[in-house]
Amino acid sequence: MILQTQSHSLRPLTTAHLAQTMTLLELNGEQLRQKIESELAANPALEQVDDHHCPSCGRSQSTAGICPLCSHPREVTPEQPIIFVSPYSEFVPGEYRPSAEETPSEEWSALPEDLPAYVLHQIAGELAEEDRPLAAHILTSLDDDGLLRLPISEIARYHHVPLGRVQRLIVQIQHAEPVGVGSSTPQEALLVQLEVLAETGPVHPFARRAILEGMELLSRRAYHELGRILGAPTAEVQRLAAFISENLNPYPARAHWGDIHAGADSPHLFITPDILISRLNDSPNSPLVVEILSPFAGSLRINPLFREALANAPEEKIESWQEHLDQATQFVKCIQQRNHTMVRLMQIMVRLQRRFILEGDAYLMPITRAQLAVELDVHESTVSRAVSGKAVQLPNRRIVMLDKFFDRSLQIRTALRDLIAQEKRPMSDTEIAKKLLQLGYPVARRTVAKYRSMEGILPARLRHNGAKPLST
DNA sequence: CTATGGCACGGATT
DNA sequence: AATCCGTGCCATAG
Repeated sequence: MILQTQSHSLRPLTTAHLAQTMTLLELNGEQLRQKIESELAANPALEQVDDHHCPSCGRSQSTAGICPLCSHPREVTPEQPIIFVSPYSEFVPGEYRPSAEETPSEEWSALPEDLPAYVLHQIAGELAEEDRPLAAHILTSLDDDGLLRLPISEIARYHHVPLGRVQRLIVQIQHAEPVGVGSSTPQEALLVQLEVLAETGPVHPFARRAILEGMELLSRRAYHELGRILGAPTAEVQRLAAFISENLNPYPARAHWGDIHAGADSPHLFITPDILISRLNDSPNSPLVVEILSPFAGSLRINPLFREALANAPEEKIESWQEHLDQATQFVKCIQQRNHTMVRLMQIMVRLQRRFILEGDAYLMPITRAQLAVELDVHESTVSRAVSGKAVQLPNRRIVMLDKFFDRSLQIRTALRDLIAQEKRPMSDTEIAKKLLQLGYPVARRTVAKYRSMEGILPARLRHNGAKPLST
């Protein structure tokens, strides 16, 4: 009867548990990894065990003891996502997999690292020894966007090597992840990406020509004019533009584009997703697979040997050992709690934002963290912590921050973008506001202006011919 | 006079 | 309690 006061929930969480779970939630993959490592090093009671791997798909069978991918699908309808926690090492960055065999998983666990090192690691294998300094030179000369602004000839001259060799090297670099790095212009980067993309799937038929001949029109969103040049209807050009902005990125170092002008991503750092959403077997109409990447292989548990040792421990050590044990138990629980929370979070997230995940920005539901909190029956701040600083890789391979799932204005902003893309002549903000209202988005004129600038769209007057360069 | 961007306020969100 | 976001008002540019 004394214990009653503690908690109304089923979970026997002490406040200490709670506090630690909170902190763990807040960490993203990389930070969590460090945390676990230090904990592992400091606490002999803690032990990391390798789990069995599923013979057919190779995934960890960690918590449930069954393979989520091989055993679940039979019982699962396409609407029901498969959600599980999966060890980090299975993650293939960007899934472009330039040369799949050559990427030892330990390399990636060091992420995020800076861009030059990141790229260098990838190409190191196929790099001739004497090309290394050359590559290093090129990579360190990249700007924030991942583009090489230095003339190639200069590099060649500096190292006294033929131009062709530098060019070959650059081609190599361009094909590393992020595809297109080391190009000298956004245009070139797009072309390389297109080429790579074409190897794995269909690309838009006009894409190449549009980039080649109509780059400038493309960046101005002058779709009509572009259509004339390409000999395609404007509607087709819009589809093309959508294709390009979905799949290609003129600034390879930026994780996603669309908010090119926001410059929100921390420069130089590479974002490794903490969550991976894909389709089973990559085929459409199959269930979504949501993997919560856990930064360590296998699972953590209390070292049984330590427990034994504690039983007949020397008198003076008992206390400190017991403390270790408690700490370890709690830590393990907290990790599990964290995973559990993440899984539940993603379940709801996928249910609510299914269309957004599959079909793009336009279908983002305006959800607030608070709403999610009541569904999950956790405190709002818990949700807040859980979503902050985490990145998700969507089925279309774009990486977005988890906060984006809560962006209340994204839906309207894409509507606005479409509207402007389709406009015959530049519309004033007031007109746009009116159109948006018709579409069911009541927004004030002033707000339209704000959204416009967020999207990097020029005011009506300047939209007609004055081109604004894509850069900042 | 119209279209925009800046500043600031109030309500919602975190 | 701190912050973010949509809006209204006003100054300014065209």
